[in-house]
Amino acid sequence: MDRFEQRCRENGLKFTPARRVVLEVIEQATDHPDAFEIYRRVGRQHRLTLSTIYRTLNTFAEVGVVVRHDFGDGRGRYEGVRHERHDHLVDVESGKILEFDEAAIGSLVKAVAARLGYRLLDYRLELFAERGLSSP
Amino acid sequence: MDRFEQRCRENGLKFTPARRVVLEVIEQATDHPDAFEIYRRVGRQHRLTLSTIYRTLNTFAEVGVVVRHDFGDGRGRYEGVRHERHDHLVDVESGKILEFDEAAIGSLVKAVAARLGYRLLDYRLELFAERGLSSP
DNA sequence: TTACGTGCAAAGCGTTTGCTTATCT
DNA sequence: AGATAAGCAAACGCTTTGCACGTAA
Repeated sequence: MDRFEQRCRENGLKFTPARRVVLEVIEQATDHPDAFEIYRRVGRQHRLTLSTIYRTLNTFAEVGVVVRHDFGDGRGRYEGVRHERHDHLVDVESGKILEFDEAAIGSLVKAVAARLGYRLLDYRLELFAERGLSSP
Repeated sequence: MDRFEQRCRENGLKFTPARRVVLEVIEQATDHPDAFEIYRRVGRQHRLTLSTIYRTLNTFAEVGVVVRHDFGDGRGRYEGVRHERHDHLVDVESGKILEFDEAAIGSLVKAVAARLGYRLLDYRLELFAERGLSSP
């Protein structure tokens, strides 16, 4: 909470109820909701508009409080930033999203960028998979 | 050409001029054009509509002739399928897309999926990087 | 000839924006 | 008070769709 307030002040942002509420929803989320789902979770008692949700999410993303993911289904999915990096596996049957962290990938990918003469800023890795024993 | 005609027939698709033209554009492309860019490249002499472009691209994607990529800029980018798998590096300054192939990533990722109890169907990896010497 | 493809125009969907009013500092 | 945020409604960009006509098989 205070860490959020701090973040806001650091960036000259106002500390509004709307932002607090959206942030709470995001912090409580264990999944990867889209903007409309966040809007739903905020509920009507707060009277937030969908446009406010979007603006807030964009602001948060700029400030680095949330990350916007794109799992290929058209809409953006949001997630509060956490300490550890992680990637996602999409269960194509249920749509469920699993998270994983494989340190080896990071270094591998960084090396690839370097080999091409680039400095890696970020990368996106998503696995699409189905439940079951492995076999091609 | 004949390989395309063959693909069409295999899947009960008609062998129309529109499809031929779109396929030609895609085969000649060395980059990753979006639907509108393909529309532009087709040119007006063929009188193809943008909706036809989209429908054709979707059909091709189903049949496995093209792949649709999503580099995070909203629109889909298309590419003819090629034999070898490859991933992309996006130069965030110029928007240029580089391709690379790192076999190690494939196996790593497959192992990750397996560890989570899944069978890997596909994965998406995109690097965002800027030119320059590497350094954190 | 008949099923499939195309043009055209309109709708769909997620997201953004202009403007006015409300609110934080 | 002054700057920033929220509400609202309208627009936007990409993509899809319904329907009538056209064309490959």
